[in-house]
Amino acid sequence: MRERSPYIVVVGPTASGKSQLCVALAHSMNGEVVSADSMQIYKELHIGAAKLTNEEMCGVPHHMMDVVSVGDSFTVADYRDRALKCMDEIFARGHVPIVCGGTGLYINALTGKLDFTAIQGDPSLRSELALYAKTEGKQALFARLKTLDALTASRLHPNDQKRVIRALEVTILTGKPYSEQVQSFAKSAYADVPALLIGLRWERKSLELRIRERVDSMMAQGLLEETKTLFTKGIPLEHPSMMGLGYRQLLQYLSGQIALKDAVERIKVDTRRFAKRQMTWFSRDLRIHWLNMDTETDLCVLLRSIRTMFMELK
RNA sequence: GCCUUGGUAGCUCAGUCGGUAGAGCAGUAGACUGAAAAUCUACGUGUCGGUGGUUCGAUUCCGCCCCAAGGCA
Repeated sequence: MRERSPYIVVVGPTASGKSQLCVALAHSMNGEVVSADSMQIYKELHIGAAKLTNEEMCGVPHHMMDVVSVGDSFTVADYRDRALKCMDEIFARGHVPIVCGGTGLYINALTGKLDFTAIQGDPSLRSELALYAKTEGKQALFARLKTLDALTASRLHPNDQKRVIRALEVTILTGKPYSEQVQSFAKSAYADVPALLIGLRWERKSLELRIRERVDSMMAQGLLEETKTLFTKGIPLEHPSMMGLGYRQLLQYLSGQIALKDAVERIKVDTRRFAKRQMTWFSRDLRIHWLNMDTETDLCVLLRSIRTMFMELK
């Protein structure tokens, strides 16, 4: 892990106002934004990924957006490598990186001491293991993990197939238990890094309202048209880029599975649940300084308090 | 006005041959190391529409009333 100068990280659930705040923050302190968002990665995703328009970016450079195409594969490790490189370049320019995003795993990959193993995903092994689970049962797959790596098995649920498969994958490919190669988040995530982590928090009801309004506004901006364009590309619906909130539900509508009205309602419900999961994730990161957005409505006051905290960190 | 079918969890409904009830979805809480907007876990008391009757006991059977949908006028 390389040495780093101080930088800022802004996290929070979807629709909490991170992007706008980061632009203002970057403006006021010579910063550049580094997105930490698993959907903004994709070039062809705009409205549903809630990317700011060029106009809204107000000339502030944004990184880690539009880096791969929707058909490409992309992993946390890819994110970490490329984002760290971006941050190095920003520091070299004498600017401050402002990491902005709601993908908790990406945030941890960047700010924590996440030691990824050298083992990349092996699609053929994965599908082989998935087939095994399908024919022999999830319990049988889990039993294999139990014999190879009892420690990891003890913290995973047999039904959590993705994690069971990943653990088996690493263990089989290296011949060493997965648990010897990774630490749990609890031990690693609070590493002492020179970052100021800011979290944006809303009352539940306020966030729900913001989510509803944002989905309606996305539809008004042409989310359906954007999804139709994706639909014609014929990318497998299981591809991560097709699983994004908004796209997933509208693709179901376009393939005749549900009514448009229900799809839009579904987007709102699923987005709310996602926001809840994000809050669960971030709430255990004790480094985060939470700002209550319901009460702190003055942008200038917000920016000033963040800058003050950042100066104290330095 | 008459007939029919319904009224059970926030929603859609199942069920109780009379011993006060349970699924899916929603909701709440949590987990999370190379798919993460993904994936996974735990959590189920509600005047069983109202009221009177029969009964040891009624959400269940009977009467009346209210509400909804459909049909006949």
